[in-house]
Amino acid sequence: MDTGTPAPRRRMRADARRNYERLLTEAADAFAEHGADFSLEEIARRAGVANGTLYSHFPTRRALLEALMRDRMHALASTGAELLAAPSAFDGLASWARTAMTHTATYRGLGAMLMEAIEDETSELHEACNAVLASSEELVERARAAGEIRPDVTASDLYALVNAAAWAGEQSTPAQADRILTFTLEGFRAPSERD
Amino acid sequence: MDTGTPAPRRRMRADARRNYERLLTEAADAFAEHGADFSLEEIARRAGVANGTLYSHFPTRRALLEALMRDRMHALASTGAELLAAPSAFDGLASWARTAMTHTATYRGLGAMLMEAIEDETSELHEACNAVLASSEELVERARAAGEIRPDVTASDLYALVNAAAWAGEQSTPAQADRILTFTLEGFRAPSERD
DNA sequence: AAACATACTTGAGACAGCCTCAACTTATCC
DNA sequence: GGATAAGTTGAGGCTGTCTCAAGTATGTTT
Repeated sequence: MDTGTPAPRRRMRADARRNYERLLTEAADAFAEHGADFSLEEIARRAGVANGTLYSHFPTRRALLEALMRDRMHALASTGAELLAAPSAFDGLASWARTAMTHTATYRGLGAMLMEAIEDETSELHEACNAVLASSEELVERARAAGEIRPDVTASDLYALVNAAAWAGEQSTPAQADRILTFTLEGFRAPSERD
Repeated sequence: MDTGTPAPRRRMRADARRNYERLLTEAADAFAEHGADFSLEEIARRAGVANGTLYSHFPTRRALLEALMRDRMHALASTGAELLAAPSAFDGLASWARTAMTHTATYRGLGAMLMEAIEDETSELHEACNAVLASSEELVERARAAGEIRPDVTASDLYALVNAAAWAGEQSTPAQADRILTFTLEGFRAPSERD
């Protein structure tokens, strides 16, 4: 267990830490309300800081988003681990998918970044994404072993689906996202198991 | 049958028509290669025209994309009508979904615009989207009447799915888009009909 | 507690993209 | 071939990203 605040690498000067954290909270608010492509200048302004300061802490928009997501990503991986204990393998997987979709829906436009981070080795989020992927892999594996899903379903399919559904939700309504997710999970299910 | 080139409202001067068409072809190339958010200034430059000319023909990026898509959208609706004659209602629907997904994948970022156009009455594409939606509605209706899909699947679900899958393809690979589409179509299928 | 070293902040400025509009040019019609 | 409406131009205002030389605050050292 740590402080709850994503920590920069080493010791920081007190003023720097203040600014760093102020920037994170303002960014979180702004991204939540306006999407992940909100103006960085405006975020700096709201944090009461010059834009150069923002860029010195977060060289790219990606870096800022990454700092915001780090903890959440690991939490998501943990949730996956817990759901391995669910009575039904399929339900555990479905439940995880819903949680993951909500997670992606935190900021409009986040899904694209997560999908990118999987491929991009240089992304700080790469490792976190892999942890999430590994965790979902276990859920998929378990459901497959139990014969509850089609044998050709992969963790990548699940993750892509979750993000695609979240995207659909951004474009229309959360309810639509939910419908797509539900139908596709139904499609994952092994034919012999269907209701 | 018309000329094949999307036509502006009324008679145009010869030079204007030349520029209009040049802009369309350059935009089509640029969007196809770099996505639908490619620089409009650069498109004007490539068309050998001042940016003001581009804006006089196409007041917004949307207008430009709409001009590019008009014909294609109606072609998609026609394809839907033809597929109503497919031997299997489900296969007709599935086949249409694949065609529609390929269509959305024409330009990276196009799916978002199409989803927006459905809701937005002021969009020129609104009508075209409705035609597509109506066409897919018939396919869905037919499959439902034949008992080949779940009764709660709607045309909106189908369209959202198609666009979401295309989005997933943009983020990773076309193969991934295809997998998502396939699984979800499987999820649409009525339980009793499954293989 | 003063001075030092340096970590951090600042904001102007280079650059790119979007979009507008007053001045200019040109096709078309008579 | 002149009048006139239609079309074009490109500088300029705006917003946003990102950089860097100069300035400032902090923690440390004596």
